[in-house]
Amino acid sequence: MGSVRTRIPPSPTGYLHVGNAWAAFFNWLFARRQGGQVVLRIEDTDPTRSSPEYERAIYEDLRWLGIDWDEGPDVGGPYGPYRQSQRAHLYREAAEALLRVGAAYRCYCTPEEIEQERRRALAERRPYRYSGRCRTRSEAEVRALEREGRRPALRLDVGQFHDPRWVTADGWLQARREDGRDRLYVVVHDLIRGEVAFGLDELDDFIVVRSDGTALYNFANVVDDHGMRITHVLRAVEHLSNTPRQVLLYRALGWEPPQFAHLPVLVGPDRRKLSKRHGDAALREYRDELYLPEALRNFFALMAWYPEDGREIFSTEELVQRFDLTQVGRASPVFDRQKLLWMNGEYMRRALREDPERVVDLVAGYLARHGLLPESLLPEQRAYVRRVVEVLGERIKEGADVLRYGDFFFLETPRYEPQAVASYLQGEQAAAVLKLAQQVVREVEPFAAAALEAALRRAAAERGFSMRAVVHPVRVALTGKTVGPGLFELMEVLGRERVLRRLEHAVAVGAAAGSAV
RNA sequence: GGCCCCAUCGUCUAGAGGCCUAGGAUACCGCCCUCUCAAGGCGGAGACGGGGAUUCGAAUUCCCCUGGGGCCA
Repeated sequence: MGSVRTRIPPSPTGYLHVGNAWAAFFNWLFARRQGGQVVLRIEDTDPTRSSPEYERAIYEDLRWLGIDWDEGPDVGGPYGPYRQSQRAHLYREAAEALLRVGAAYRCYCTPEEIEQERRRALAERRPYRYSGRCRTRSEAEVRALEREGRRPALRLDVGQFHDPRWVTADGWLQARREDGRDRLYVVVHDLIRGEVAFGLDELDDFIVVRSDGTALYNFANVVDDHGMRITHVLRAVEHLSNTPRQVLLYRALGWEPPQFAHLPVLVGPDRRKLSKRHGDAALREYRDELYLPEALRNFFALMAWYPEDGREIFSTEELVQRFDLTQVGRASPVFDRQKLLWMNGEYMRRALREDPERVVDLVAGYLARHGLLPESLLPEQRAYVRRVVEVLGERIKEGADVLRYGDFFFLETPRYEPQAVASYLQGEQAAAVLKLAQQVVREVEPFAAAALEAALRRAAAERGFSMRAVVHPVRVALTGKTVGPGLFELMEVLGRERVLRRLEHAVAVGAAAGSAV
């Protein structure tokens, strides 16, 4: 009994998509749980949309997420090649085998003819199925069609399966009594959904190889999964309806099909399949927004599966240990950004505790991407970012929070929010408070949070100001906003000179806003 | 059009006939803490899509309907 092998089959037509990343993660979890292998297969059969750049980006995104693979185009392996574009000869061989055993036949019908048949079926309100016309063409007919320049497609002869000898003990083809007659069913044994039966007579002779010689998705998949010794195919439900066709192909080729598990589809808030239209469908956008891979993994695990009642935070090791495919849910989960944000906050706080330098790197990178810092930092610049991160602390749940709470640390002059100015910088009292603060700031020693707080409290008490009445205007003067880190910590990081400059500038800002009203 | 899948609070879900006056988390709303925000603590509101059937008893089993999704394309 060979070990478990799963596959991750991305198309290099864009960046790794969140939905695919999630499915990839489940494939990875399952394989690791079983002590098996993960195979990465690049499905680049569409040359117009595939590119090596995207292929590299997918490796990068997958690795960033913490998903590794044992075989793939970049790492090699005994069952390659691992790019579909390099496997055409294998599809051709399999097609020839099908022809050789009489399981498939050449079809000379043109797309126009097929379309016509389909229209007629639709008009007569009956389900369209290919007529099977080409199954019985005479040699003379074929020669004539070839002379016309027609190139044949290859169709699987599904009729061959209407034969009791296929009904065997393993139960993939079952005869069921229905309305007094036997009907044959192709039965998919799905690890998540149980037995799903498809009437054999619902299936027509489907195309396996196009007239231009290229393999159809279903066919390439079967050849690849078998060739790569895949034992467990974990993929989205949208492939469930294709599975009976694939099972037929396995049988026609004399191969044992793998086990199937059809995962639900991740959907957006509108309950439609997650796509670019939802924005942030690319995994790397989350990376850019400072989402941590371990947070994503934990969050992904909780979509359609719960490791244990009551708990939500799990290390990846725990997830691997507990993963149980049979407990995976069948309904489509909505990808909930808010809960992800919460979870990222949990992991961000943990990172702050356990590896603050990592957070410093992330924040520095984020600031650089937003033009507030250069790409590479001088030691003192980095030290400054470290101080900012300390002061921002657990307020950072995602990248945007860095700017939301701390952009003023990196701006020459804060961006004054009009609402904050109107509320706290205008008027006589605000001006008086700012003057008072200037005085305190000029004199306080040392220029540190504790001393600042003590001095400002004392000064406020002497003048009969409440602490609130002092803190709010000063905060707006220094940061431009009403939210943010503790005032005294923030002053310490800013330093005496800048604080004084901003305090002074804020008096002018308040006056200008007042006169503009 | 045919076939297939799916259905518990807004969202992620627990629930596999009585433990359910349906539990947790998130989001939301209050209160507390507090220089604001965040975090934290406490509390609140909030769901079994509808109808039948089986059963002493159904969120849980079966059937139909409705709604969503997919495949053939």
